[in-house]
Amino acid sequence: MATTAGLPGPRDEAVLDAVATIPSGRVATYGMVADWVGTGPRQVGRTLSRFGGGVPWWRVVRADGTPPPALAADAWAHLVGEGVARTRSGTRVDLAPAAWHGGAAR
DNA sequence: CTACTGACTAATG
DNA sequence: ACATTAGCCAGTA
Repeated sequence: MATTAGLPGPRDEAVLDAVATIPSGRVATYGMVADWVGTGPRQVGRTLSRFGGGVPWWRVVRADGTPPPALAADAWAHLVGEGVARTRSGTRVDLAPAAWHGGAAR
């Protein structure tokens, strides 16, 4: 059983903690969260895919304000319910007013 | 150790 | 707006 870790490491917990700090109605990009924890954006996505079940993962979107295609439906359901603004196309979040800046540096 | 993969980002055509 | 390429970090085989 030790072949597959399956358990969150210190980097994973750092990512989950950072995402948990995002307040309702706000969103952050993978790059922002990655910067707070001092890692790369790909690591944030990988962690949320495995352990994102305990944090508001829908508040983490891509750099252009669009959630991943596979999660768009679920993500929008939460984002709209929290009052997040979206563009006229309705395909992406309006990052300017919704972007959250906090994380580790404040 | 190397190679592949992934809920990413930015630049280029 | 879309597709492709390169760079990036961590995990798994």
